[in-house]
Amino acid sequence: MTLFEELQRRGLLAQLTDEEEIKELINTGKATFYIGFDPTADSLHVGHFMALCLMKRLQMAGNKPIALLGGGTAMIGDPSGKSDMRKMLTVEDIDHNIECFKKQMSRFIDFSDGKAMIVNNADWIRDLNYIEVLREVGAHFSVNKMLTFECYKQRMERGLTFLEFNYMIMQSYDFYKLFKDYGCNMQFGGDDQWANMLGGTELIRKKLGKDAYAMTITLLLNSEGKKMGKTEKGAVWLDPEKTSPYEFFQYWRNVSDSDVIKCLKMLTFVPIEEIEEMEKHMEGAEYNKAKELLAYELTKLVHGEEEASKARETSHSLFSGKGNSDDMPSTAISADDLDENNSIGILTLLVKTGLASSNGEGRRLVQQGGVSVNDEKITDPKTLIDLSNEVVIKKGKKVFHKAVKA
RNA sequence: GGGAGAAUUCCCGAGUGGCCAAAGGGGGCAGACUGUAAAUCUGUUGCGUUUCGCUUCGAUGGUUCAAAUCCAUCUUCUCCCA
Repeated sequence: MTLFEELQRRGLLAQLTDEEEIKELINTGKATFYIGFDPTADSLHVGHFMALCLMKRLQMAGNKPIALLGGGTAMIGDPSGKSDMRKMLTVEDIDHNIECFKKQMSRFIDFSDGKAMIVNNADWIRDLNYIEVLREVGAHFSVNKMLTFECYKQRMERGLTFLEFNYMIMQSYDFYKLFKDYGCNMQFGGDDQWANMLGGTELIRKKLGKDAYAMTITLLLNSEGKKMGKTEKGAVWLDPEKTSPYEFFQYWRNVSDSDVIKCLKMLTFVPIEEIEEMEKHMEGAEYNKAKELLAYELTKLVHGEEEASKARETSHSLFSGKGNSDDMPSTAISADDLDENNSIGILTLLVKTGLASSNGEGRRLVQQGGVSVNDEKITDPKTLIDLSNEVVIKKGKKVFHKAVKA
């Protein structure tokens, strides 16, 4: 099976500028491609992870990846798919985020011996001269055409600043620059980047009269059409400090039935034949097996085998009844919050552990029967919990948290 | 630069002097049912030592016994004209 076929079977391919050319290039390892990452936070998230996986698959087939960090473009902010303007980031934030990104990326991609490169577009974008850019690059873009792009539609209703309008031009310039300086002939990205990427291929054609290619990968949407990798509390991060391996594992363990196969195909390196085989007889318990496989594989890729096994064990022991593991989220309660008997009110405890945001919410949880401590259901909001030994608090059906005396 | 309008709780959105901690929907959380899934049903969703009190309707001042609601100034946004 060729690389292209595999990508296709995994459902990763969304749009391509020229199928035949791209197929030929990547299958024979002749592509030098780039994927851009805007450093808008201090950790990569699941969306980036997908792009990194793609990068890895291509690298394994002999193609040369360039990871482009958007130290310059992040100063503008991509309006694609956003309903509101993003907060403007300071240069310090951006540079800090870039360092974080670099560290996390080198876990996935082999950057040794020139097998891959990391570049930062701040190196050329931040020094651009306005008039020059307008004449050299701006002259090749039609505002009329840009305004018809889908990615701006949403923003046309709520307001789009000139700053953000220029994002596409900068991204196009990146591609042009990489093409010229590094022989980068392809760009990959999420499907929401399609318009920005086309801008690049057109710029290259207009300025250099040469062909470059672009290909997008399907956005990972759940069955409700929302981007995956987001929770109520925010993104699912790859940084273990921000999303612990256990939480990461649980996120995937809890995806809905209709999304498991898709996630396995798109995110893991489990052989596609195996997944397709599983898909044929999926029902009942099979789903749970598939979800566990998904959770384990992903945790392994992101946090390593050891952490993945630990997370799986924790998950097993907690959900099979007896919770006994160090790997679940934990909070140390300071002695100041305890009375002379090492006890603390259940409501305070819920708030301190972050399981409830206020006493009122905690009280409601208790009254509705959603809280148990060490497997005993708490029904009275005035209950005192003895913290002489560590306790396991369970909120609802699947949120476990440990509290220990500091 | 000129003119018109808007800002309400996590989001959308009602409310235009007291009956307003503020309708309705979405989302969230919990309960039942289940498979750590989905769908469905129920409860709940500002804060607190909770039959009561406190703080909220862009900001600041004012009118009034009483203001999300009226007045003034400011901020931000949208639309029309340039």
